[in-house]
Amino acid sequence: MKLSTESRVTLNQALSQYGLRSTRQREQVYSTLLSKHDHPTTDEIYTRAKGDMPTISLATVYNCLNTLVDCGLARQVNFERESTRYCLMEAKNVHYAHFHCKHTGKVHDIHIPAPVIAMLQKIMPEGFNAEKVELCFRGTAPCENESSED
Amino acid sequence: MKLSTESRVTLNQALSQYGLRSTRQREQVYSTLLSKHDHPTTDEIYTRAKGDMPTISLATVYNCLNTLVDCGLARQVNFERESTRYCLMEAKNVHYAHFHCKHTGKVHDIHIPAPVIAMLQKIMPEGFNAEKVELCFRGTAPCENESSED
DNA sequence: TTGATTCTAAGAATCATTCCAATTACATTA
DNA sequence: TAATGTAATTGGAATGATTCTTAGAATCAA
Repeated sequence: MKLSTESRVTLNQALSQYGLRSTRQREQVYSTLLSKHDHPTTDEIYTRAKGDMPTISLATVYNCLNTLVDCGLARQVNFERESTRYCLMEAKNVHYAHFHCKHTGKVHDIHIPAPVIAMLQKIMPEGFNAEKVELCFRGTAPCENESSED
Repeated sequence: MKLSTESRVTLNQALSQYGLRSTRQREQVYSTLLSKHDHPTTDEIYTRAKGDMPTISLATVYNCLNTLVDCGLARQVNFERESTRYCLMEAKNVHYAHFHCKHTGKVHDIHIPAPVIAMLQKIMPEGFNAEKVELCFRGTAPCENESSED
């Protein structure tokens, strides 16, 4: 799949904003992402990209995806992969979001008021039946003085 | 740490609902989770649990945690660990939640209306500065006929 | 107590991802 | 255009979290 001139310009601009070069491989991965608007895994992207560029390596696909995320053209459907964390199940009708502090790595509970929950339930289109909801934020938490959770 | 009688009853009831037994190891892991309300990783739980029960194995901690999640006493802070998926970054001020269908494994985009985003921003306590938000649902999507995304 | 079943322990296996060292490609200056 | 320095790519090894496997231990029902 060839990248349109327009998309190439978008890619070039985004990359050069961060002092990065546009390369054949980065164009390929970006083009792969553009060509089908689904939510492929790295391995799927690798397989698709190899159709056009048989020599591309998996490590490069990982690198290119990270680069695209860094320069704001793509995003990860799940936040970074790290060890799964556990907590006790909250009481019925009580909901917490989780806030991951990027500085400390700690996880904080954020209470979600009932009206927000109600609103979230309403955004689901017909036919979608959600059994679990996960809301999480990533950013900076208040400076560490008190003993907060991890 | 000893499990209170009350907590032991809670555990027993939850387990027996699913035809599962209460064992020393399951009590230990549950007790570990109860003793400190943070968001420990499996490995942290393993380390803490070993303080009381030096012979418990990591595999058992994994098993017990899965069991506790299955019977509704605990939950994972992040949904199941699987390959990271990628998509193109949406336009500014346009937000999508992701819906994971537990039958097909496919991921669907759910548009989040602006008022909901505004509401979500307001639930953050003073001092928390969220840079990214991830909202995801898990459940069943409408039956597969049309070509939906993955 | 017996027999059947469930659970645990320990280590091997798996899988996604990152790291590393050796090329290769690129942009710039001479 | 050639030389040079930097950035990017490769391919394989390494890592880390999690699951699998198998044998043995514990528990339950009769």
